[in-house]
Amino acid sequence: MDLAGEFVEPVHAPRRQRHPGAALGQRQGRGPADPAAGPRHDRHLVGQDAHRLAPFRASVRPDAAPRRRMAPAMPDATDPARPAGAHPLEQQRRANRDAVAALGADPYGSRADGLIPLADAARLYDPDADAAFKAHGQEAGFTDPRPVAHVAGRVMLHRDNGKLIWLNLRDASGDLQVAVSRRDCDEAGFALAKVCDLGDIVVARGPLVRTRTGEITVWASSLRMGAKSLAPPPEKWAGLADPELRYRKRYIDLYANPDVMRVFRLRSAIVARLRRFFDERGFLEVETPVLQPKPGGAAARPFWSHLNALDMPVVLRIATELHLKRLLVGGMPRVYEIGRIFRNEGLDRQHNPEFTSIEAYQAFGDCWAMLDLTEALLRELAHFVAVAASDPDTDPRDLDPASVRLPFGGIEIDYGSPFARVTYRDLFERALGFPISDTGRARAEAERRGLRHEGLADPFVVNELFEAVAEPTIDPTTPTFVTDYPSAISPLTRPLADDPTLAGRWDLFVGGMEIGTAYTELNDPDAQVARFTEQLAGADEEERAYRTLDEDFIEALRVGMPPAGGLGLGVDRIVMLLTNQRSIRDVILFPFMRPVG
RNA sequence: GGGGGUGUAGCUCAGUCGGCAGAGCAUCGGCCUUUUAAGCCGCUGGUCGUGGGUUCGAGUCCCACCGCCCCCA
Repeated sequence: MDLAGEFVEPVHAPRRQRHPGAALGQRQGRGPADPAAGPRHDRHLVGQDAHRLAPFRASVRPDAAPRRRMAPAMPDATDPARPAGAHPLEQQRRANRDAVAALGADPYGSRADGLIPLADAARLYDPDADAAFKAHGQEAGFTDPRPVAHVAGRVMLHRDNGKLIWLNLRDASGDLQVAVSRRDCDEAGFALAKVCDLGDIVVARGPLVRTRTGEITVWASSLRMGAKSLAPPPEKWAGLADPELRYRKRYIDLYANPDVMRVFRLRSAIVARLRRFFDERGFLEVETPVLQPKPGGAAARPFWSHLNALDMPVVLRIATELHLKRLLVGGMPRVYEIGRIFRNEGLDRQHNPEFTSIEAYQAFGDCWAMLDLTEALLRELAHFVAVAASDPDTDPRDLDPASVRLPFGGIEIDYGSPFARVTYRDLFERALGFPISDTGRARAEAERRGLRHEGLADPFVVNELFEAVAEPTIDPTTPTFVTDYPSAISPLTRPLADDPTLAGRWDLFVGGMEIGTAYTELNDPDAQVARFTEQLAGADEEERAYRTLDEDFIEALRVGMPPAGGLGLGVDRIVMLLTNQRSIRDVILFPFMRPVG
């Protein structure tokens, strides 16, 4: 749409061409299309004033006006409401907006109190009252016993039967039919129903009835405009299907595809539940810096920015880890943070440049304490989702958390049974078929498979193989903890007491995705410095560029951090699993998209 | 990085062997007071992703580029 283009004269003819007052829509004004034009409400005030002077003027007779062909739109640079470059469908809608204004109504609505969700309105229906009204409604002195609903929604379907117009509205709770009858609705409401377009937001009030075909319906006594939609909506049956358009135009996707609304409402509920889980266990929710002088807490390429006030480079955080541990040093015994993490790496079905993690730290815990916590958390969340998805008539108590299974793609994941555990070494040797200690063979294998190996220390070469070959062999239907990672690739982790080459660490895999990791945190400052240094030596040149030693974090460890278990989980991936979405873009409202053009 | 698919009206999609650019929905006009993707009648609406090439003629064939999706690494 080219808002900067030339303008055309108003289309004098509103839809149906029945309203001589439509010419009132012709007016001068400076609208949002002109950014230099001062307060953007100016032109709307015209409509509002008209509303105040003559609200829903009674002289408008929707079906009594002369019918005549109006002139087609002509270019006119004086009216910003008619961008010449606008699509004809939009120009028509602008004309229809003017038709609404000509009725004396504000096309952009106003405050409405006492609105209830459409699904709640449908539940208000009272069959006895409906029957009583049908039997006695015409009798003198009869008081209408039917419950009245006041609702708002977007017009999804519009069926004009002449003197009776059917609208199907949609809001976040669902759909509901509204009937606008010439006989029973006020004149302004009926006139509006005649000129409203698919996609408009309207406000309706009226008693609840059941139609001949059995559909619960608001039989409107009044109908008002909530907001005019200038954009043609997607096809009413097939909807918006193009995945790219869905992500770019999420505001359309959300109302056009109810399942999308369901997923994001569920995501919100899952995150609330997640928060409650940690709150109940004495974890304090905190917020730590997103802007940092140096990246830390993970091995990932950061986004760089610049702080003008101090004329210094800054990065967006790649983890919350190092600050949360500082809080353990300060004396907070249990902390967690749900927050946005930024990693300057690839985009695919499992990766968005910004994503949400939860990290939790527990003083005097270890990775095994975090393992129990994580297993309990996922089982609880899965149970919660299973209950939410179950038949409303099912008693939630009948859904045993120990038998919860949820679909994911073509498989079903078992969250009820105890999660599986396998050591890093066993998984490697089972998948590769040679001892993990045979680093010569590992290098040859990495070479053969075209994996990164040159300039990498042995444990990193082994890990490349592990990720490429061993991880995919994990049963996706069984949540699996991989334990006993090599210390050499776990720089923030305390070694196991009985084997210092192994780290107190696990990674959790579910549905073929890595969804989290936990450490027995390293709290010896000298050992920490040694591990960082050692890892830097093993890193390739590119990694060294963004791996840095955080001196202040070391200083915190010198002050003394209690032994601790630390946990990090990918919230987006957990939501993917629980809502059965195969792409991270389907659980992030506004995933990163390449700019158009 | 490699392979496959895809891009046509606002939306969802057809388009045969290279021969006038199509359908449904939406829009616009007419009719209709119980419809259910309402129905009936009539009319609109196109940079066939972009740029080259072959050809009398290209949505279609060839080349390059761009975007998106899937698989593999």
